[in-house]
Formats: sequence, structure tokens, C-alpha cells
Amino acid sequence: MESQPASYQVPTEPRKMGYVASINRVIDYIDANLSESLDLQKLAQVAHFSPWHFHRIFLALTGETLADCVRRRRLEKAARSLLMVPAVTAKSVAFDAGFGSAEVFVRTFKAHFGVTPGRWRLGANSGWADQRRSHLRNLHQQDRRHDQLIRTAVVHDGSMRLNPSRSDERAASMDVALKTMSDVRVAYMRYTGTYGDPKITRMWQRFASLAARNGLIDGKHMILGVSRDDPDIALAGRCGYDACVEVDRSFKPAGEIGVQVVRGGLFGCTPFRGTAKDIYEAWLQLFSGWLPDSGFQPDDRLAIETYGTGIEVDPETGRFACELCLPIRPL
DNA sequence: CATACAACCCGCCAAA
DNA sequence: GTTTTGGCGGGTTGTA
Repeated sequence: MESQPASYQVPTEPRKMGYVASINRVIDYIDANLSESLDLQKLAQVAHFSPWHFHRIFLALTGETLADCVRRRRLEKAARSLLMVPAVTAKSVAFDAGFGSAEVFVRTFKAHFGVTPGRWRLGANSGWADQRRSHLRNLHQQDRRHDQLIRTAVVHDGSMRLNPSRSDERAASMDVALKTMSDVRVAYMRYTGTYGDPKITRMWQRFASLAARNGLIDGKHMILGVSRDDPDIALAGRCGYDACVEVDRSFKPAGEIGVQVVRGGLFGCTPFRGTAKDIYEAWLQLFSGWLPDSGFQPDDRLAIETYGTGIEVDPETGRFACELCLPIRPL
């Protein structure tokens, strides 16, 4: 996993699941309350641990401290806002994301992304792409089994900047439907890492069998995948993905499985068929191919993959079908 | 799980 | 006017 100070003991399996649930709950809380003040006391309270104990657990399992996590989530939100809403001043973007002053915002932004917010907004963020690439390389040099993933991820990285013409062709043929979805209460299992990683497929298998055992895959409950991050902005290895299944009020979180509400609203939806490796590029098509000329702008809700009420994966090819739903609002 | 302490970071003022 | 940098005190954080 991540590099950790040697003195920390990673908790043993059964207990670890409970910790994972607390950590997920706290991360959900952070993301939902970025503009509030999020100090250690408050977050430990959310997790029902003493500040000291929770700080230690969080660091051991996520590889970063709570304060670092809060700061990073704020920076990532601000970075998105800077690109998404050009009319708003950098200062108010900073306050929206929960920074206490413009000065701190500029300083921490530059320390994290390597450029000032102003330059980032002007599109001078290619340095960040390089940085993410090299970070990805470092991650996987520690783990040789992922050699193939490096290649695919780097190719994806390059293709999104270098080849706009091809996406234009496809945009014309892309069929996108506008849909309004309501909020959905779901049970979820969370993955944190790199999009496109085969570990996500394995998590889906674990999650599906668990859900089936609990009678949740019954042709009535909706199955969703939720991408929690923009891979162009979040550091490789820190992108979140939740495998979700709809549940009613009576369902209680247990062990590794948490409960959250996936926010509904207006989405631009397009059907997808392919393997887990292909899905990132399909998202890219929707985002950079369809969205710019659609008359809509991205909304800051989470992007959703809907799988209907059952998942069918071709055992031969690994192909599956779902619908990609991009949160949008009118311009 | 608590205390205690140094380092770090935030928030503020000034200014380029 | 907005964004960015520099400098500084006091509070928070990280860890022994």
C-alpha cells in the first residue's frame, strides 16, 4: 500500500473493516461540508473516536493525515471550479471550497498543483499532467504487477489532449439522452486508487456476491457505480469509486458496507458497452466530445454509471453494459 | 488512550 | 481591482 511510518500497525482484518466504514463516513462528511470548518475534533466526533486515535487510524489506512485530506479535497474542488466557472473570481472560488483567505489558497494551491490558481485557470496545467504521470509511475514501480496499467493509463492521459479531432467525429454519432433522476439511498463499497485498475472489477464481484446474499439483487433494486473524482485533477491513486445498490430505510450499514445518498438531478446519459478498460475513454467522449456543444455545463454532483437492476458480465470477454450519466445544468 | 511540545500552517497586513 | 508574494504571531497539528 502507501508508504507508512514504520511505527504504525495496520489493524487486523475484521477490525479493519469497521475502521474503513468510519473513514468512508468521514470522507463523505468532508466532501459534503467542505465550506464549513473541518478540524480534527469535529471529524473525530463524526467517526466516534477520540481525536488522537482517529488521526492515527486514518493515517495508517489512507496514507495521509486528516488535515492533508481536507486540504486536498478543498484544492481539488477549487481546481474544478476554476475551470468550470470562469466568471467567478478566484477569491470566491477559494471561499466556496472552504479556504479562510485568498492568500492561503494561492499558497497551498501552488504547493499542490505547481502553478498558481490564475495560471491553472488559463489552462497552463500541463505541468500537472506530467506530475500525475510521474506519480503514477512511482506508484507502480513499487508494484510490478501493474505494468500494464501504467501503459494504458499513460496512453489515456495523452489521448485526451492530443487528439481532439477524433472525438469530434464521434461526438456527432454519440447518442445522449437528458434524464432527471431522483436521489437514491444506496449501500456502497468503496475503492480508492486509480481508475481502470482491475481491482475495481474485483471489488464489483465481491460487492455483487455480498449484495446477492442480502437479497438486494432481485430485479427491483437499482445498481450504480459512482466516480467520486476527476482523474485529470485528483492525484493518481487517490481517485474514489463506489459500487452501489439501492436500499430502503431499514438497511443498516455493516462492516465495510456503508450507506449514502447519491444525489439526483439532471444528467446527460449515454449507453456504454465494453470492458472496464474502455469505460474511461467513454467518459472522456461524453465530457469533452458531447458536453462542450450541448448547451449545458457540468454540475458539481457525482458522475454515475447505472447498471439497471442486475449486472451481466460476459465471462468470455469481460464486456458489460451500462449507462454513463454526467451531471449537468443549463448554461 | 493522554499529555506535552516543537513544527507547521493558517489568517492577517502590506505591497508588488 | 484582482492575483500573488513576503513576513509575522498565534493556534493547530503531528508525534514522541
